[in-house]
Amino acid sequence: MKFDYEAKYFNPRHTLECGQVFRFKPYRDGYLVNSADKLCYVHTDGNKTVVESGDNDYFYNYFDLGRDYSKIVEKAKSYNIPLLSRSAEICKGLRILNQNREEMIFSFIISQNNNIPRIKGIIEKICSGICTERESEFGKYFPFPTSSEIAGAGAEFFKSAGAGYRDVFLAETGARIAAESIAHLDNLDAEKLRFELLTYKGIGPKVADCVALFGFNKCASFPVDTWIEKVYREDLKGGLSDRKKIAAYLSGLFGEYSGFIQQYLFYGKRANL
DNA sequence: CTCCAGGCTTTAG
DNA sequence: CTAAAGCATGGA
Repeated sequence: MKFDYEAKYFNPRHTLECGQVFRFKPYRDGYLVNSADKLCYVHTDGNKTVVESGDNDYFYNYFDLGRDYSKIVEKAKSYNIPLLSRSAEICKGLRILNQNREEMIFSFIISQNNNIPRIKGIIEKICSGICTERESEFGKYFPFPTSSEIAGAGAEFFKSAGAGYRDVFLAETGARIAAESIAHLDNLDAEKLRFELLTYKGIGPKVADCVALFGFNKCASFPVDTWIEKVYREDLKGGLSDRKKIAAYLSGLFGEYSGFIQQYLFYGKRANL
């Protein structure tokens, strides 16, 4: 089955290549995207972006298509920050995903002090090393392991997959989630969710903000990594050095639009727009 | 060789 | 409480 959406505000490349998701690959004139055990093919055809999958509802929500992004883009431009205005104009079709929450936790534990190509490679090895391959109308693919499968794999496996010192974080957090699930995180407000996420081994302030934003739809989160720190220093002429304080400053400045603006800036800085 | 990548945990002050 | 050391890996 398939559905489409106005391409102006749904750009697959900008949505996928902005570092919020790691399991996707170019396919034909678009991308194949994995989330948990699901797969879709997304591509732009004329003025429509088309999503083909076995589950329309899941991917409609995944791509956040119930939200009007035109106001968000205008709000971003209203700050008159050159990099932000340029990025927002180019990234009008960048959507903040609603990803699988467990997958978010494990993926962003791997992301710490790491680079995107390597993160993608490690996750790919973990999926192919643990899960059995599945068939789809677009070819074979591997689902993401369940927490039980993560827990059963052991730290040595993650080491061999290239996770480095993060191996024990994955094993320990996997065991904990397998034992108690993450259902208790479902309906918390942003502040309580952040507090709870920080109790997992391998999740610090930045990863918690990413999980909250890309997994729990907490759009007032402003994750600060090395790239955002560069934006803060170079484009906003900021003088703070503590990332916690920088994050507090930026989320205060951009309020409920923080998550979207953070992605425009992250993409724009990395792409040197 | 050093520096860096969507930083965190642990330890010291 | 804050500051800094240590951490696996691979590409530039």
